[in-house]
Amino acid sequence: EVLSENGFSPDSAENGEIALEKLQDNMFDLVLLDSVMPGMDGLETLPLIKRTYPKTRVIMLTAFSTVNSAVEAMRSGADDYITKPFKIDELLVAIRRCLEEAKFGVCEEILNSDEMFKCLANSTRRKVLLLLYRESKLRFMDMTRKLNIDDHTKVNFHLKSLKDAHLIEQDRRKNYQLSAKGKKIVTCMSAIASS
Amino acid sequence: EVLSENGFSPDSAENGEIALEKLQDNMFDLVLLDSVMPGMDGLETLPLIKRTYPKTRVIMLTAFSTVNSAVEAMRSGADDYITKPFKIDELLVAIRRCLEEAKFGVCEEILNSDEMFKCLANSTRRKVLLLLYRESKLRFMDMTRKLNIDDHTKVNFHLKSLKDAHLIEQDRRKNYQLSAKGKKIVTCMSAIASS
DNA sequence: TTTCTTTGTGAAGAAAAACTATCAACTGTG
DNA sequence: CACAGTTGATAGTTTTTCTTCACAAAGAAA
Repeated sequence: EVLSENGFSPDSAENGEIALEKLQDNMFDLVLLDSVMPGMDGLETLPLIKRTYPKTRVIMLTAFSTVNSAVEAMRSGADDYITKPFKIDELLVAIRRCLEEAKFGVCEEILNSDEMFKCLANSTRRKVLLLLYRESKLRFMDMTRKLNIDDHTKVNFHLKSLKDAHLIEQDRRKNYQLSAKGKKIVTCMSAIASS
Repeated sequence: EVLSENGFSPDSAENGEIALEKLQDNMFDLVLLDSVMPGMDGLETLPLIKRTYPKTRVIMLTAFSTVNSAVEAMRSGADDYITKPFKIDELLVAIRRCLEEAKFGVCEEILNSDEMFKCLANSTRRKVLLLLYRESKLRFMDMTRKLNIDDHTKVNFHLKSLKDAHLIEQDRRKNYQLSAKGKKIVTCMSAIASS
């Protein structure tokens, strides 16, 4: 209730398993993780979250301040922790600081991912991404035909560019397909375009 | 329940007002809109949804097939409608078709928004976007200083490029600020970078 | 009021980078 | 072997970016 009133869009989960499911479906900026939960508890869940979603921020909520659990939490990658009972304001401050730090980290990333943005600047390459999004796997010559480009070496040029930017990858049979990053890009491009 | 089992992540709202609130908070690809609801009903809600979120697809669910309401719904911009009672499969087919059409439309957009992607290809310009995201408003020379660029005409060059792509705009006092599109881009860039 | 400084904008040519076209070669498969 | 599929290297063309110059408008200083 407090979080909603303060401009956040929170969701809740009864235990670690449910939290991980929700993380899979939606994208969250921050996880408030209680160390005591029915089922999978916080200290178990933390490393699982951080392994799969390393960029998601996690604040641990520990019931009583035992040095042990705090140390363990930070070692497993918690970005901050708060001991219960806590004041609402403490929580809000911690959340805001945590998100602020994350935003800063993201800025770095955006400025440094030059290769990727250069790659997206070309419409042929964007078309390749969309094609691979729909067809998931394509061989070299099939791709050139679908793109309606008669000069296959030109296609090769762009594919190499996409490969260098790690947006696509090849399996042993030389099939081209989207990388994890590539898939995310297509989704984001869709979001941008459908403004 | 059926939707969840079929790979969707649905949410529900008891009436039109609540639906509009939820649309404001999260991004939905599709709305299943019942024409009969307590409070604001479907036919009232439809034009409101379409006016604010023109790209969001809407399928109307009408209790009995009156020609009138069907016609009215389609005219207000419903993308499809289904008459109750309906078979689960009918609904799933309609949903899938609707999303498929939307995806196709988005592809067009992505391929045509060349200017925007070209604009994002330059790291100076991305830095401008991030700067404006944080500071919200900046004058020309303040910007050049924050960017640590001594040649102000160079900054001007990039600002013009951003203006042409409608990612930034100026108010009467010549303050530069992010446009609505620009704001969305920054959010999407963050999502991409934090992979 | 004039002069000077800072701010803000545009445009043309030079430099750098990206893209295309052409040639050449290697790898599988029937 | 023949032949389509696949990749790389290079030189020429186009586009983007940078540099330089030019200029107008607003505000401060003389």
